[in-house]
Amino acid sequence: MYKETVYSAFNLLMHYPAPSGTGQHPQSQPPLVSGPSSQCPSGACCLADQHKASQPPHSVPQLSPLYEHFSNPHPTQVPADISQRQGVHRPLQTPELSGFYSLTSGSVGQLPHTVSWFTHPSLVLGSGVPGHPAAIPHPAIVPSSGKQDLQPYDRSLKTQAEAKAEKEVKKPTIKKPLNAFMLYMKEMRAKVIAECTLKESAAINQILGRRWHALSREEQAKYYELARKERQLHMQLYPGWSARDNYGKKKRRSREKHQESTSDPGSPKKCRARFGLNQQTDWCGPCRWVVPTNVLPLL
DNA sequence: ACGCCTTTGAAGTGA
DNA sequence: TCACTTCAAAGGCGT
Repeated sequence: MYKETVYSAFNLLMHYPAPSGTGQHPQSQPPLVSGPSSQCPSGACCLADQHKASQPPHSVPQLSPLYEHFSNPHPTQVPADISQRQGVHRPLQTPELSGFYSLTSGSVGQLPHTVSWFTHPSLVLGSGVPGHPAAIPHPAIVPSSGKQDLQPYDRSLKTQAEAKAEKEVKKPTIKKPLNAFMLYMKEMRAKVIAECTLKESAAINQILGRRWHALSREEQAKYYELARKERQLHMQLYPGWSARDNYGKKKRRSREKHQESTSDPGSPKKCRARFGLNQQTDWCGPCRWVVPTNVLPLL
């Protein structure tokens, strides 16, 4: 069911007819035709992509908000225990980074022991003290299990010990810094949603993936540079942090299930990677993917 | 309530 | 060194 939906969305975007049945060879499908669709009445996303190559690159992306200056009027120090627990240091003193972060104390939402020192207004997550951006946590720090922790206190019948144990488990998690594509997605998602009236992230991400590839090297370089700074900043804020810290925190239904899903035809890129096909490949039988050469630049 | 989907890239893991 | 795995974001959907 889901795959049909995705195929459907993707076909609307790429003008590929969905592979119906298992034996049908997609190369026999009708040629690419552009035009409005039910999900994209204006055809904006399709047309935008189709004409992308002949269009000048979209407007220069704004610098990541992370790197915009935001001055905190009331900087304070992080209590020693918090600093130690989070691997947090005093405000960065390098000329490049000072001012991006400043320290302030305060409790935030379900994180009563978390000191919020990240102050950038556009990277707000969760609720802080209204009107005071200084009470907003660094976006990389979230409760360990996201959605659930944002819910009100669980009033179910639990012993104090159980509640305490649960609290212990739900220590905030320091998230990975965003890579170049993630930064690009974050910035462009709203535009794509507006253009295509799509809401499903999976479909939107497919569009964004293709648009990412359609970007010029210079355009992409900006995001790579931002991502590099993000990592640099992240390293300075959390010196002891490792991506390994978050390994296994996402519960997967089963390894077998996951492998099955990843072996599913997800994209031409994955397909080519899995089967060792090169960019010139126009058809990948195992994955049911057609990669017409005239579309390759967009993939 | 929470995992899956989907994308790319960075980083971890194991051979 | 290489291939493979996990996780970053997002929100609808399915279990």
